[in-house]
Amino acid sequence: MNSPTNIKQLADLAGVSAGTVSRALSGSGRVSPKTRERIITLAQKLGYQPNLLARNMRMRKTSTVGMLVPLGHDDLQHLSDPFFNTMSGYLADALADQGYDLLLSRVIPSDGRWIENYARSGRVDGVLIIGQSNQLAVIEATSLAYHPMVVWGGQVSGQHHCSVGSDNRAGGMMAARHLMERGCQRLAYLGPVEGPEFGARLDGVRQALAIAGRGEELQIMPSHCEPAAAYDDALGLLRGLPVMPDGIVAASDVTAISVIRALGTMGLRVPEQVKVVGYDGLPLGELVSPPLTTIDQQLRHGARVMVDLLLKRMAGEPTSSVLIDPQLIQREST
Amino acid sequence: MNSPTNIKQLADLAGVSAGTVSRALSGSGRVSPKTRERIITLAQKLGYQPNLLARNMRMRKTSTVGMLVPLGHDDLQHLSDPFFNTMSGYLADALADQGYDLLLSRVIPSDGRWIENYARSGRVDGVLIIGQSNQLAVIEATSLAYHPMVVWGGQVSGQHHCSVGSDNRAGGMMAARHLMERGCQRLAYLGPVEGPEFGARLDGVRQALAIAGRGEELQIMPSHCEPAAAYDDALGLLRGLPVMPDGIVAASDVTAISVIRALGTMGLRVPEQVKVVGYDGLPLGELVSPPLTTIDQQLRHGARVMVDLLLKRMAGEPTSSVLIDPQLIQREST
DNA sequence: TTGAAAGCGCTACCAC
DNA sequence: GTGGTAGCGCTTTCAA
Repeated sequence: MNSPTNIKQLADLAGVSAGTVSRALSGSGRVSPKTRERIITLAQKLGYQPNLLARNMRMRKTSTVGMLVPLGHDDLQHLSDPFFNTMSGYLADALADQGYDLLLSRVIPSDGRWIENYARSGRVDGVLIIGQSNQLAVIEATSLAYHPMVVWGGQVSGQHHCSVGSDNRAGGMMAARHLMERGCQRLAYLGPVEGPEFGARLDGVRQALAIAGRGEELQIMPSHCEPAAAYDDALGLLRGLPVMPDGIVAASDVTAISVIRALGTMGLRVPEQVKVVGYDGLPLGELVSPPLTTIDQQLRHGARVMVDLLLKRMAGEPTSSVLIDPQLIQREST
Repeated sequence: MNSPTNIKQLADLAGVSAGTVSRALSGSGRVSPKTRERIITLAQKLGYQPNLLARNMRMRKTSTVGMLVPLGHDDLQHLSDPFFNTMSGYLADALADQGYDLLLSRVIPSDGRWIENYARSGRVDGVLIIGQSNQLAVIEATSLAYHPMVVWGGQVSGQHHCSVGSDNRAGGMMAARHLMERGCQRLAYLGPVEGPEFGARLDGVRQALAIAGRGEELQIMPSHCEPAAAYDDALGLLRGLPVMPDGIVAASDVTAISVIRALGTMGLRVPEQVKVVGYDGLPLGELVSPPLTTIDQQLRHGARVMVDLLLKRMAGEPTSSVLIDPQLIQREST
């Protein structure tokens, strides 16, 4: 009993035309209840599965959204990074609730049209970009002509593209202020110092210190964001410091975890001797010991917002960018 | 300057036929070098992007693989679980290296045909199933008629479907043996006790103890595997124990982390008072403090194996299931 | 209410 | 080496 592979076969078996089967199965269009019933039953019995590619092509709609991660200069293993994983999980959940699938593609930023080429390939109804990396110019240019696109990342003034992200400057300030409130005297920042997101976090830290009249005292340890090398990086940076800080703002949760490990290696206890605050609010921050104090970007919520905005844009509605209020989650690393 | 939306438009602009453009762009078929060059240049200049849906439909090949997670009875948020995240990241990486994209779908196991319906929708060239959950019967039945499918999970004797997974029994034995070697006197197991994977791990633990002539002494704490409730679960289970173990085999890394936290809450130090070994070898196990001793399933390698096997099966070649040797990674929790 | 036919954009076959 | 044409499986007119 082989299943019919196309609608015509099923139609022949049912003694009707292909069009009638299509109308019966899709529920749209007028079909007599009797034939409809008969066709549906037959389809079920024979295990007929419509070819979705053909349907998608004809209807110009795929119920699929692509997620793209611009990888900038680093090498290409980032899809296993905890941040992207967490994000893709939340996005997949949020999309699934709306009847959409998530297509994970690794596209290498080549020319200035890589996003648009991908988006216009017909395989996806819209595109979610996670992180601007060094592709801000391409993203901005693309957004002028291609609308069903939402970007996770920082907001730059006057931008045309629709973005969702936390207020990185405010988050940086919260982190620094929290450490000062906890009595830290010598603050440090460890992480990337450039880019729309990390740069703003660092600015926030600086600003909080400046407001407190302690603008001079921040030690900055610039690092790349490669998870594999993060621990070694942190250890090297901390050892190279002239004076050991007692409060560290890490640029991300993954970084914070590496920092805590490096401090442990150096024989320093967290939070007693050094306090560390992370950034992101990844679930794994709750699992580690000590559980991580962090600036929560509310990624689960953020993912839902991204999906909502994207669906609106796919429907042709206008949207504004959304700035998510970061929230301090105090746990035991501070 | 609007990009041509189909091959015919581009062909008209180039003064050739659609077929010629197709041959020129795809590189297959004979085209004079001169016209080929001209067409490629023009396409690039105009930003022509072929419609991949149409191509896929015509060629009956999508260069996309679907990843399905049977969700069994639990609710539907599992795509954000660290294990699935890690796995999907590795799979996406391995697939990308072979020119494939990963389609993440949340399909709810309804009837016995949910896998086959998905697979035969034309959207994917093959299917990867992560975890058998309670869908072993459906998987096994599907594998009889649908071949491009590879499953991550335990191996059951006489199975027809192609699976990749670690030797869970051996892994369980390794964990127990390691704890005994480290001098533990009172062993316990915490985690799910049923299912093709967890059940085998527990069996392995039992067997190692039996071989050592200490078959009686294992305390078993059956728990579900919901990450959200894992910590509370662990705390409750540990508090309910008549006698505190000094060595715990956790069913997964996520569970192990919760166990360590719960022990901390109870004022017990790891590894001095209680040693804990996890299972999975997730990267996050290295990040936590203390870094986790674990039975490494070598997921990155496993993902590559799954992809290799799937590609073979997609090409019609026969494959055998693969049992991955688990490896003990000793870190600082034991 | 139903059937026939056109067409989505592409590739492959067969002529020339 | 190139053009015309058929056809992938579906939905959606337009007639009957």
